[in-house]
Amino acid sequence: MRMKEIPQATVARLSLYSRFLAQAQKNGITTVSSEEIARGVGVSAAMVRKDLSFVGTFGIRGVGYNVRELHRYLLKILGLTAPWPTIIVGAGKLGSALAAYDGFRERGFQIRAIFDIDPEKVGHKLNGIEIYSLDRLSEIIKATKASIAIICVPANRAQSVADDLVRAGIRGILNFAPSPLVVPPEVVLCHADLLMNLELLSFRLSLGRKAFQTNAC
Amino acid sequence: MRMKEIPQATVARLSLYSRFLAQAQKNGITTVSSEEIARGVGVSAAMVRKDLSFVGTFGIRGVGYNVRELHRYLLKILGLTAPWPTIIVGAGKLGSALAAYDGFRERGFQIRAIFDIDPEKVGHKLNGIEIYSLDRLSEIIKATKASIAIICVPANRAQSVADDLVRAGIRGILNFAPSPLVVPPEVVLCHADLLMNLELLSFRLSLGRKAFQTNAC
DNA sequence: TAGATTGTTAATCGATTAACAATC
DNA sequence: TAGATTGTTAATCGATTAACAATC
Repeated sequence: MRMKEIPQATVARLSLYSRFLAQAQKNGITTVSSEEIARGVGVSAAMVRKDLSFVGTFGIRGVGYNVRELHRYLLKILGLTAPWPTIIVGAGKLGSALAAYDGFRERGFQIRAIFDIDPEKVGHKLNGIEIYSLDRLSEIIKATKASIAIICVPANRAQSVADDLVRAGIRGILNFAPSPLVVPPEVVLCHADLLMNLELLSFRLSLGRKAFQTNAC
Repeated sequence: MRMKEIPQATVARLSLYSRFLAQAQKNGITTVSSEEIARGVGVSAAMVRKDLSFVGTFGIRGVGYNVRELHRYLLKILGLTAPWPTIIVGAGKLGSALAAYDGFRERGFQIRAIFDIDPEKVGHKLNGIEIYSLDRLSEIIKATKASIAIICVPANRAQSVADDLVRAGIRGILNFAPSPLVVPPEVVLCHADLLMNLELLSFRLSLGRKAFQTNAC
């Protein structure tokens, strides 16, 4: 008998809800309905209620949800109450881009170090963050207490980097390389693929005829 | 009675298969089995065969698939046989990052222009691509024949930018702003969210106890 | 009370897995 | 032929939708 686990898809949407609530709170709104949340993030109200039912029941029938309370609770569920020290491996175009992206910091993902094999890059700074040699991965991970790593190296280097990260004690990996990674079961792995989204677009644009295709993904 | 549509999830994997095949072809491999493709991209062999069955039957029982043939066919299905002129709206950290990312160009998404409201940025170049004022959106879209746009502006500006893009004749939009967009049915819309992946990681890292949770997403 | 909105159930829909006959 | 691997079917699993009783 399974505990009622929170479905993957639900967790993803909780992230959206929590950001919507952060905004609502900033705007001084104290109560929202599932309908309002739904409109705010682009899903159905039934979906919102179903998702929230996985994590608890804080709504008031006939009234809605307390913004402050729900927001605080979702952040807790998502593990966002304390900052996550994070590193980026690979100071190429993508790695540099992500290192400079403020969105991460705003939600508590603090980029503490960047790594690269290119000696030309090592020692320089990116957006105030130092670039280190890959040799020093273990040392710097320990020093920065980083628990999350973002991999932005070419596909053929990704597994070896992942191995190094695991050895150095990293607990979560977000992989931007288009290559499957094998990690021990205690390490959490997530895959991001920027190209995939564009290729989905491409597919649907070149479909032409099929008007019955939905237009969102 | 529905035509056998290709499921969303399948299209996403076709993108992976096609990149795997591109690599295999480069390495001079002429034949692959569903098992080899599966290992290469990190899914099951049954999944690969099922996915491919949606787009046709080119395998040879007892042998496998012809790399060259299958690769060519997948590119065609995905609409990647001709380049896609693309623009980026928003020259902030993320937009700049994406503009500089070579992965897009390699698969045929050619960034032709970047747009921003900041007069400080307008006129400068990013990775050889000129930054234009948002006022000139329509004009430049026409001049560059761009059909795809990537939105990298703050959430509160995203809908208005989307409206402008639609008016200017853009056919596909990849939205990086954490905000739902409304576009006419003939415009294809895709949503990308860098934070969501990190927050999924965060959730699973702070889960702790639940060891029965899978470790990939 | 009447109106509103939640939380939950059951029905539907879609995606994945496993198994195997077909066939190279 | 024997061995290998596809293409497809049926079974399973998971996610979404719709409807509504509960209740503020």
